[in-house]
Amino acid sequence: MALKSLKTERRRLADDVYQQILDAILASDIGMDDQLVQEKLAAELEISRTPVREALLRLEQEGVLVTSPRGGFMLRRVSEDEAKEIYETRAAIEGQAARLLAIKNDPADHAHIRAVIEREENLTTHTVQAYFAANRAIHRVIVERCGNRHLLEMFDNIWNRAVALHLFAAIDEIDLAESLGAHMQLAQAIETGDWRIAMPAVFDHIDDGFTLQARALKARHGA
Amino acid sequence: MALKSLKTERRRLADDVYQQILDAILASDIGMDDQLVQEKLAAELEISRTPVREALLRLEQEGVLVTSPRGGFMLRRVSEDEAKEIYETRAAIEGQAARLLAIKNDPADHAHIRAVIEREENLTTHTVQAYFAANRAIHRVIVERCGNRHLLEMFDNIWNRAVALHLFAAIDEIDLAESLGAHMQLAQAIETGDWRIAMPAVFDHIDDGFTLQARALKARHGA
DNA sequence: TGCCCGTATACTGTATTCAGTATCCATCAG
DNA sequence: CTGATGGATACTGAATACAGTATACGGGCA
Repeated sequence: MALKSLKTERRRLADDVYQQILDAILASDIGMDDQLVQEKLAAELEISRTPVREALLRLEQEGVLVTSPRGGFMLRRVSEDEAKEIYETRAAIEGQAARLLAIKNDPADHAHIRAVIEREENLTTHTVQAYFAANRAIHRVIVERCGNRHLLEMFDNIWNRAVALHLFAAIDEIDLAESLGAHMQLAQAIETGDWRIAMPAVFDHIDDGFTLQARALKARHGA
Repeated sequence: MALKSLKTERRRLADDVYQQILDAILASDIGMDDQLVQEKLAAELEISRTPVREALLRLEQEGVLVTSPRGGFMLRRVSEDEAKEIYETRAAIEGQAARLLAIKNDPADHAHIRAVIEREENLTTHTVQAYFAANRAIHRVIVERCGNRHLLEMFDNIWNRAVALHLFAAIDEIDLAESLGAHMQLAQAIETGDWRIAMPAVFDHIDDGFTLQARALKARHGA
C-alpha cells in the first residue's frame, strides 16, 4: 500500500468565490464604483446565486464590502481616521507576534525570517502590486513564525480589509522601494531576544507606513 | 417635521440565529457532545434551513464550530496549547487598547472605565456565568474606550471563541472572585499615561488569567 | 416649471427542491 | 467468529423558485 490519500477536503464553492472576489479587488478588476450584484456574479461564474451570496456576506462581515443603498454590494470606502485604526490594529497583532518571537528567541525562526526578507526584497517587477505582495509576505512570515494560529488569522483578516480598501494603491512607488528596505532592522530587533526592543520596533515601522499612507491619501484627495 | 427615523436596518434572519446559538452555548444549552444539525435547528426555530446554514457557516469560519465527521456541526474542542494561543491573542488586542488609552490620556475615559469596574465588581449573583459576564464587560470597556472599532471587533471575535470553547466554565469560583478584584490596578496603570506601564500591566493580568485557566484544565483533565 | 405620487424594476432574503457523499449497519463469505 | 461488502440513512451543498422591499422613473397636478 503506497497510495496517496487524496482526501478532497470538502470543497465549498463559496470559498472559491470568496477568494476570486478578493483577488479581483486586488487586481483592480473590481473598482471603487462597481456594484456587485449576486445574479450578475453568479451568471459570470456560471454557478447559482447561493454560494455567491455566501461569499459576499462573508466579505461584508469581514468589513470588506458594504451593502449599497440601491442594492448590491460595494467596496467600503475608508476615511483617514479609519486607515489609522487599521494600522493600529495591525500594530496590535504584529507587535505581539514580534514580542512572542523575541521571547521564544529561536535561531531557526530568525534564519527563516531573514531568508524571506532577502528573497522578497529583491523584486523583479517594480509594480505597486509586486511591492504589496512582497511587503505582505514579509510581515506575514513574522506572524506565521510566532506559531499562534489565531494571531495569524487575525493578521489575514485585517490585511484583507486593507487590500480591499485599496489602502495601498495610492502610495508612490518611490516611497515603497525605500520602505521595503527597512525590514531587516525588524529582524534584528527580534533577534535581540528582548521584547521591549522588538515590539516598539514594529510599532515604529508600522507608524512609518501609516505616515506614507496618510500622505498618499491627502495627495489623492487634493487631486 | 420631527419624526424619528425608525429605519429598520435590513433584518437578516441569519444574524438572529447566530446570536441565539452563541447564547445557547454560553448558557450551556448546547453542550460539548451535542451535534447541531441544520434541519433540526431550522425546525426548532420554525424557519428554513438557509439562514441556519449561514449562521453555522459563520460560526465555523470564526472558529467556534467544526464540522463533525458524521455530519452536523459541533463545538470545537480546545487543547491547552490552543488556550494559550487565545490568551496571547487577547493580550495583543487588549494590550494595544491599553496602550492607545494611555497615549490618549483622557480623564473622561479614565472615569468611565473606573465606573464600569466598580459596577461590575459588585456581583449580585455569584455564579460562574455572572463572573464571566462581569469580567467580559470590564475588559470590553477598555477596548471600547480606546475608540478603535476594528480592535473592538477583534475583541468580540476572540472572546466569542473563548466562550464557545467553554474555556471559563472549568475555573473555580473562588479563583474567580479573587481575580475579579484585580481590575482596578489595570485602570491605574492606564491612568499613568505611560504605555510602557499600561501595556505590561495588561500582559501580566491576562497571564494570570491563563495560569488559572491552565490549572483548571489540568484539574478537569485529571478528573 | 416644480413637486408629489404611483407604478415599474431591480435586487435581496427566505423557502423549497434536488443531488451527491460519507457514515453506519446488517448480511454473507472465509 | 471476523472482516469485507452492499445498501440504507442522514446530512450537507447547490440550484431553483418565491415573495417582499427599496429605489428610480415618468406622468399628473399646482
